[in-house]
Amino acid sequence: MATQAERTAQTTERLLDATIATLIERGYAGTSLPFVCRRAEMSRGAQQHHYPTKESLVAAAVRRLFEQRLTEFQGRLASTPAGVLDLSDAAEFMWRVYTGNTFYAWLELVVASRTDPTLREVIAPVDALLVTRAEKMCQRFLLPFVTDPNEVTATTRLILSIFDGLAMHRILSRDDAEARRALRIATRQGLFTVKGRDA
Amino acid sequence: MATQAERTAQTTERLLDATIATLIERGYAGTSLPFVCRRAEMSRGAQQHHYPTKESLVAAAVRRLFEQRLTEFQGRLASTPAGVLDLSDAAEFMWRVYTGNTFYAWLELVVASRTDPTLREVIAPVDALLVTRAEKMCQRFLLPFVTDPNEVTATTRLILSIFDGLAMHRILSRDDAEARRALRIATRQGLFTVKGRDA
DNA sequence: AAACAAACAGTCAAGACTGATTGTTTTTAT
DNA sequence: ATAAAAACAATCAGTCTTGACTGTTTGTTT
Repeated sequence: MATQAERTAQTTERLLDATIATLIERGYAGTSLPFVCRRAEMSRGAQQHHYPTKESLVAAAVRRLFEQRLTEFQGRLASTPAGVLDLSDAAEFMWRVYTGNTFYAWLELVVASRTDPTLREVIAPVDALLVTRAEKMCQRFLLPFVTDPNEVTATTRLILSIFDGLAMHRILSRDDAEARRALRIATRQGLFTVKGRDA
Repeated sequence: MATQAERTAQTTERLLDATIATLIERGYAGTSLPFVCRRAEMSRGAQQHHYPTKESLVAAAVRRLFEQRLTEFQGRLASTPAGVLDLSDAAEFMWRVYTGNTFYAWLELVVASRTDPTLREVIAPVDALLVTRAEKMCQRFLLPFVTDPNEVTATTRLILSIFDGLAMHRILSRDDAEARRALRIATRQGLFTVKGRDA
């Protein structure tokens, strides 16, 4: 019926989605191959065929997750003209992205990569790419008047760190109102703007 | 020779230190009981006697780690008179704390607790206590003129999130200079101060 | 010093995971 | 139509972990 290319695409997609879902639900350590295969309703052999080792499966999942996160980040900002951006609105949008699940899947990978060199080699360059894209967005919307590249990079890192940190805290304290208050303080203090512009 | 209380104290200390060291070196998933025992140069039986289950060992390690982190946080600020605090100095101190190992041990526990309810029950209250202490310090040094408790809480969370986030990024990109630039931007933007005070 | 309790040592059984192997079905190319 | 290749299925061997169990040493109490 289906061509082989289609079958492959469908199977690998199911497999990668199951991997990411498991990452979210059970964490990196809990993401075992038998469990992922059960979730994807697929035999171990099928998985073995497409991804011979766990490492190769995870590597592919990292790339897929990267695309998902990037899409989420760009979801709202892509259609916004450069320079015209309501700040608290943007913060609200970003917060919604960060309270989604892809952040936690990414977090699992990053934290696991700290003590797993091979995973680190896979995720580090992809993360760097994600940060670069974030920088470009920041440059376009938040920091159009800043010319020093170092400044842009550092400010982007600060902004990402705030969201990462707040989302991390959300693991233990699910108080969204407080996180929003923290974000309001950050925007009010003009953190997301530099020299000559304000919220 | 040694009294039993001393023996117990020494053994549990060795065990908990080995647990924390393993947490740092191999992550939560890699912290197996045989490995911890080898590291502590101790038999499985000894560990079994003092901490019958893995959960009980980890719970004790959490409490010990809490004390270590709290000590680090207070290390410099305790001797500083309230109100007189050089801001970039304080940020530098905090950054040194966060680039230490206890943060990463804590990170492992927090991230693992996301998908491990029993661990979460152990670490959530301890983390809440840590945040409360941080709030008190912030109130004393950074926000003495702020009266709204919500404001203090939210600002503290923002500050902690920045350090948490920056330290997390450090896992993949070890560029300390950039992190320091980000911190400088945060302080320069008056993020760590509220109304009426500046850096 | 004798009896008791705590601390410590070593081993085992059940279960889980990864990578490998062998066999079966489905698609493709000649 | 048929051989080759890709996709899929099922099972196995080896290693690891946790909790449990039995025995030994060390400290305490009376």
